[in-house]
Amino acid sequence: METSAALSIFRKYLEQFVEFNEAEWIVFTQHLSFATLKKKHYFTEPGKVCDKVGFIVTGAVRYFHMKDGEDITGYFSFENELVSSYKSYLTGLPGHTYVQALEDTKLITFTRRDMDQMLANPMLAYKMEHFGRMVAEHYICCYEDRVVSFLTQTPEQRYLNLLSTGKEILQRMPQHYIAHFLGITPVSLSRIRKRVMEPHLNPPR
Amino acid sequence: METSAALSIFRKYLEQFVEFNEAEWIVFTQHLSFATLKKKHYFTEPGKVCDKVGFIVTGAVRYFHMKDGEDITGYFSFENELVSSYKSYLTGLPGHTYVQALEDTKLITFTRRDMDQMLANPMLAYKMEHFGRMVAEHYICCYEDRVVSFLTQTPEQRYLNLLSTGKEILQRMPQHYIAHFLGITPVSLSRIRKRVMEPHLNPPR
DNA sequence: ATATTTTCTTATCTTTTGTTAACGTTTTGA
DNA sequence: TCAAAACGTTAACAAAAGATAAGAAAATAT
Repeated sequence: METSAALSIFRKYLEQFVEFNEAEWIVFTQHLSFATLKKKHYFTEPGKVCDKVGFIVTGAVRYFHMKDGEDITGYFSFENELVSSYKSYLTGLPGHTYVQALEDTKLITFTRRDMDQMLANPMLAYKMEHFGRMVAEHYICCYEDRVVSFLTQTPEQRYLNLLSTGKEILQRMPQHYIAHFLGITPVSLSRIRKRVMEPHLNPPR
Repeated sequence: METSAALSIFRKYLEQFVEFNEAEWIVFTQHLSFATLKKKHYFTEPGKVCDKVGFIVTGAVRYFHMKDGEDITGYFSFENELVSSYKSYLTGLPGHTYVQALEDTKLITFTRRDMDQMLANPMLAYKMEHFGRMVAEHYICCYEDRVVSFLTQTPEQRYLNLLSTGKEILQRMPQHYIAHFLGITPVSLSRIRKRVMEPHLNPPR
């Protein structure tokens, strides 16, 4: 895909947060870069400051943490979504999260430095503040749902919920990633799937 | 406490996000209200749109959900913190969360309508966009930590972590609220506390 | 094409958590 | 002040999840 098509997809995506006029768009795009991340390569790693945000044109990434030598997948991003180690990006401090390409992934990126320049540019400052606010508010809503699901739902309920809403994750991700995303082990998810798929075998109450 | 002292505390609090000059502060404060929430009364309830944000001058609140007739406490806010049912406030849709005063609580509040007016007021718009962005980014960082704790830590580890960082919650909240906040039952937390307090009784490995 | 790795399931055993109930204590409210 | 409600612990049992290992199937890489 050539860059102009990717840019117009990005512009369309951004419209849910902010609309740029032509002059603004020209300046904004001057701060963008194109990047390719080969499968299994890292967008960011623990100990490094994640100084950029990416928009996934094609491909997919997963977020994970290392715990006792095991990697725990926490989230995924797909085409037409943003990717970053948000806390690290926002605070400027080293992160704790791996963000890894699951396939060859094409990205449009901007750095924190670019964003700060735009925020300091009178022509763009107001729109970038608005953009940042809208994106952050969007993620707050996502996070709120996710935290509530951990507090109020069992792993089985979270899996059933994913069945009804998480088509893309279910279709494209190996099951052990999904298990950790749900907060359980792969073995446990396998058992839950068995329970759920064969409810007629369960004892009546 | 008289209102002017409360206002200057609020102003001090806000400085971590945005600094107002005198003219701006005067206009901003014209959009603020003072409210008292008696113990056990609700700041917001499920089914209602939470159309306001509060700043807790004195008191404390808890956030909870009803699940199968039981209430599940998910979070707390104390003096010098904001309170809202954020997703509802941000989307304008009815929420699913109870926010209840745990003590008589004094608040400074502004409504979504006030915020929208300020965002539409050229004198304040830029600062309010910035304010909104900074607050939202702050909460994203909090949420990210919380989600990661559910993915990578056992309930016992989350409790130990709370022991080292959550003085205020531990001192002021009944234990069964803390249990649900950690994602477990009160009985389970009681057992964890016993394990943790008597490690010498555990079998050596 | 085939050897290797990854993925998923299943089994076994252990640990933890949930559920329910009982009991004593503390707090609350009328 | 006193009855009622709320709170924390413990016990007993059931259910679920974690840990480990083994084996088969699928995907991947060379």
